[in-house]
Amino acid sequence: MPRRGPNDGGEKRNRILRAAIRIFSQKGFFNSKVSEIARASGVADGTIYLYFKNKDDLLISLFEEKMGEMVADVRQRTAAGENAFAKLRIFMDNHMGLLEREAGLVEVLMVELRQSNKFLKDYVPVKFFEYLEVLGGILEEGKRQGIFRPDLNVSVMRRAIFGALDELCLTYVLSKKPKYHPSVSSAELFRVFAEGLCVPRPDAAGV
Amino acid sequence: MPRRGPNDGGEKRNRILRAAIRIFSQKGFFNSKVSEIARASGVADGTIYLYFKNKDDLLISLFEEKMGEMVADVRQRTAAGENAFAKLRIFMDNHMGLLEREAGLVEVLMVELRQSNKFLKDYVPVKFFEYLEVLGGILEEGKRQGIFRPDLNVSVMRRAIFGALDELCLTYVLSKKPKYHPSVSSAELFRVFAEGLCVPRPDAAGV
DNA sequence: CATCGATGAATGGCGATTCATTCACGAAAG
DNA sequence: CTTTCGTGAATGAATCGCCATTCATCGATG
Repeated sequence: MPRRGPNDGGEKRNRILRAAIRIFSQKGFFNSKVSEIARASGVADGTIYLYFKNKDDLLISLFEEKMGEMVADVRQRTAAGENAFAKLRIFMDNHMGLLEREAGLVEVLMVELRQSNKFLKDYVPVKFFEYLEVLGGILEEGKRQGIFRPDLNVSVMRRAIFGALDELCLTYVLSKKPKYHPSVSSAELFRVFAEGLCVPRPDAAGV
Repeated sequence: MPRRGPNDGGEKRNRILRAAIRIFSQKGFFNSKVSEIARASGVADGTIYLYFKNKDDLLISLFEEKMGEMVADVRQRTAAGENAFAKLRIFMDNHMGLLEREAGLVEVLMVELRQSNKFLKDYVPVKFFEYLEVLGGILEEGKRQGIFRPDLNVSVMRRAIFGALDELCLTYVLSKKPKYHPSVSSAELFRVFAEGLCVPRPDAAGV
């Protein structure tokens, strides 16, 4: 095993994070042993504690860093959309698309994040809120542009849309034999949401 | 402490289940100790094992029994709706209404159920699927009645609607100071979904 | 040789589960 | 009516395995 010098430029830390995603996504946080993650990332048990304070900290770091990347990514992608309508579509496609690019990550973020609020007494999922805000921003923009109903309750609907996407992702993640491609779900969801979200004028329904 | 004869008619078992809901909802399944549940239900640690095989079995029993009640209840309530449109509204209102009637239960079912699929290797949440099927049935009915788009993808949209409701519930459960009443969310969600779900004819938008 | 990342065996505590014992009650006997 | 058993629910202290975390030690590097 070659030695790459002190601190590796974070490469070892990343190996650990990647392994943690794999293990956590397979068995859940509480059923994952630190020693398994160590084995999976090819380091010693103790090494993990050189990079992370403890097991909780490993999970939280994973949340913040990976969610941070997701937020930066989705911001960039949605910015390319012509208007709020197109941006919403991009947002949805991107979210469902994560399933193919990072199935394990989606699973960890969505399943474990949900209860982390409770069991990590004072952890606030900052990056997750940012993700929601991206979605909320699109809705707000749509209202300003006259594309979405002016009386839309953004704080309710951004949650609702996220929840729908999240549940669809979960369905894929938990079923071994998916019926269709994630993009089918995303397209269907967009169609239904959009035609409800739009100001009800016959011409506003086109993509 | 008076003795009520053997087997109580299940009253002790119910005390345990109720306490488990309280404890699980507060701290999550993995952070809850069996001894806490025992204390909270006023029985000895060992007594729990007279009624349940083990800690996992306690959670699963809780799922199946309480979800079973929810399913029976929502079936009955939605049956009263004039048509699929009204039934969907009832379904949504009922779901959000659970927050007031059984906040703890909602929290356990929704947060823990999500990961139970993974960590309980062979548990299939039968009753949960039934709940989804009630929703799916409403959508199907709506298609037949010509109220919902004939090309609606029911298996996608029933998940999406459930996910939206679930996420909205979660928001309430996790925030100490909710901005508005659950019924506000339910009304908003219904409005947005319905006007997208309906066959796009100007007259179909009324409740 | 001093430094420091890495190691992995050992530790310590926690908590699910067990089981020997207690207790309350009804039945049977006197 | 009182006493004596037998039964099975209930108890809770003790057990036992597990696993996060530590730390004495190693060896590469400069």
